[in-house]
Amino acid sequence: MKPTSHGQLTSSRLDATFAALADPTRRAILARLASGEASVAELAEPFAMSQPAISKHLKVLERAGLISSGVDAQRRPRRLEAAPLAEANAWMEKYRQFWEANFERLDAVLEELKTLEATEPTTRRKKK
Amino acid sequence: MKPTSHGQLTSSRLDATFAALADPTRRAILARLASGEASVAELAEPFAMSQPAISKHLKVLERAGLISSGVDAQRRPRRLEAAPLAEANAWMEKYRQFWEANFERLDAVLEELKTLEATEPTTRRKKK
DNA sequence: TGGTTTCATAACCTTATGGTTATTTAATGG
DNA sequence: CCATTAAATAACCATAAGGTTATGAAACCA
Repeated sequence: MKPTSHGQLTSSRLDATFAALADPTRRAILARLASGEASVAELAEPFAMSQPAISKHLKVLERAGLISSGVDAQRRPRRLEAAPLAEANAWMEKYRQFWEANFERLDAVLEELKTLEATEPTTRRKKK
Repeated sequence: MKPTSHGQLTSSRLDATFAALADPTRRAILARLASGEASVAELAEPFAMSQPAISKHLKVLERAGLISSGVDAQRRPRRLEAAPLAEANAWMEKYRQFWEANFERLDAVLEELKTLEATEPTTRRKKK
């Protein structure tokens, strides 16, 4: 794919963060790291997946800045670096009103359904 | 890719949401829709991209539940359905302490740098 | 009716993603 | 030194993702 092209200049961090979070294995790895640093083998243990596959996932997380790597003998313990989540969270905050509104609207709809019957008999709106 | 396999049963919604958010074009589309519903042509206008490409992005957003489609003559106006962001936000909340802690730690580090010099002379930790 | 507008779909291409096995590198401990 | 352990890297494969152009379908309007 061509490099972004259309503008949206500084989005690559968010791209990487959201993309990293889009995989359940990687989210599980982050969950594990939330309870303390762990070696690659330890991180791989719960998964029916080869060690190199886990290493790839770790690389994705690392490139997104969500984890970092230490050195302990042959081990390369990973630890959580949740800072990029702050940016992702900031992005989501802009939409908070919408999903909160949606829940309110759902409540309203449920309330409406108790009291009122069919109002618009298959209204076919024309033009705008 | 095999179907998840390892567990994490109900993650596909989150997968779809985060994956949808991982593209700057799609985030820009959501931003546009935050100021009201819009036709496909209107959504496509800011981008140096063909209309089918935009339609594909819309399909991704739709499958993630982030937008929905209406009918108005030939137009198929899309509107924002931010509800899936609630789930994503809930997921991130679990890590809030970590990225907030990171900022606090950064503050602490900056504070430390003002007062103290080299403490650990190239400490090479052995074993655990 | 028939042309125009609006969008979706199909077919195709290229690159990215997620996995595999096999091999290499690095550091430890005897 | 050498065998072992831990993880990275390479090479490969199948499928998904993001784009293109060309075509089709549905609803309007003159």
